[in-house]
Amino acid sequence: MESPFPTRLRAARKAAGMTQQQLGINLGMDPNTASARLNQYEKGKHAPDYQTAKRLADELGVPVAYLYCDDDVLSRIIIAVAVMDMSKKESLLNYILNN
Amino acid sequence: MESPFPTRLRAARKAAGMTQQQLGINLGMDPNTASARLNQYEKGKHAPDYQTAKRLADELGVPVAYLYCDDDVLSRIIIAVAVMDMSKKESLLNYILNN
DNA sequence: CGACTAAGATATTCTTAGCCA
DNA sequence: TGGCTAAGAATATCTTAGTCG
Repeated sequence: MESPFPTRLRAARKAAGMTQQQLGINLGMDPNTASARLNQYEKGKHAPDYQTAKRLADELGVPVAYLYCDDDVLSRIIIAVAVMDMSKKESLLNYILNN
Repeated sequence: MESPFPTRLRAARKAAGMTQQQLGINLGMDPNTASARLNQYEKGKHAPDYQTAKRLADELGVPVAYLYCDDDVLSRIIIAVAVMDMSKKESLLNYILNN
């Protein structure tokens, strides 16, 4: 029942090659508070509201649902689907439903 | 940037055929507060913490990531994947990565 | 009955001000 | 530099006590 958010956030930030502070600043956070806030999110001390989670996801290039995903296989599927355009996603959905 | 949580929660609750209060009680909430809390979540007045979201998802039979998903096609893929067993999920992931 | 809401009580996050490797 | 943290300030949710259709 532990939140997957801290781990997913860290994985996505590392993949994007940013520091905690840099990521926060890119979201428009005060440079003086960005470091503390991001660290609190990644260490699981605090959880951001949805709007902040969405902006984090956008900045990191992952779907916001990925950050909350507690299933590792599903999380990889979400990442793989993220790079598809709309019609490819719809084709995949039809493939799943018909097999 | 509006949270998808209220809409996804309502869709899943309706699909499960429960009232707001009933769902809250099933999670172990005080029957006196279950109605107000669930209504606040569905109307978007307040957002629950992750632990509560996870218990809601489990009770409703959807992946917790579904409740936070802002992409309609992806949300349907998440629901379709949810009914698969582990090996079928892994097969699907391989299919996606190799096509 | 089921959905919904205001407002105060309560619990959370955010900011400040740092330390540690 | 980058990661991290305690504690008070600020802001959020939860509970109470209802209304409305």
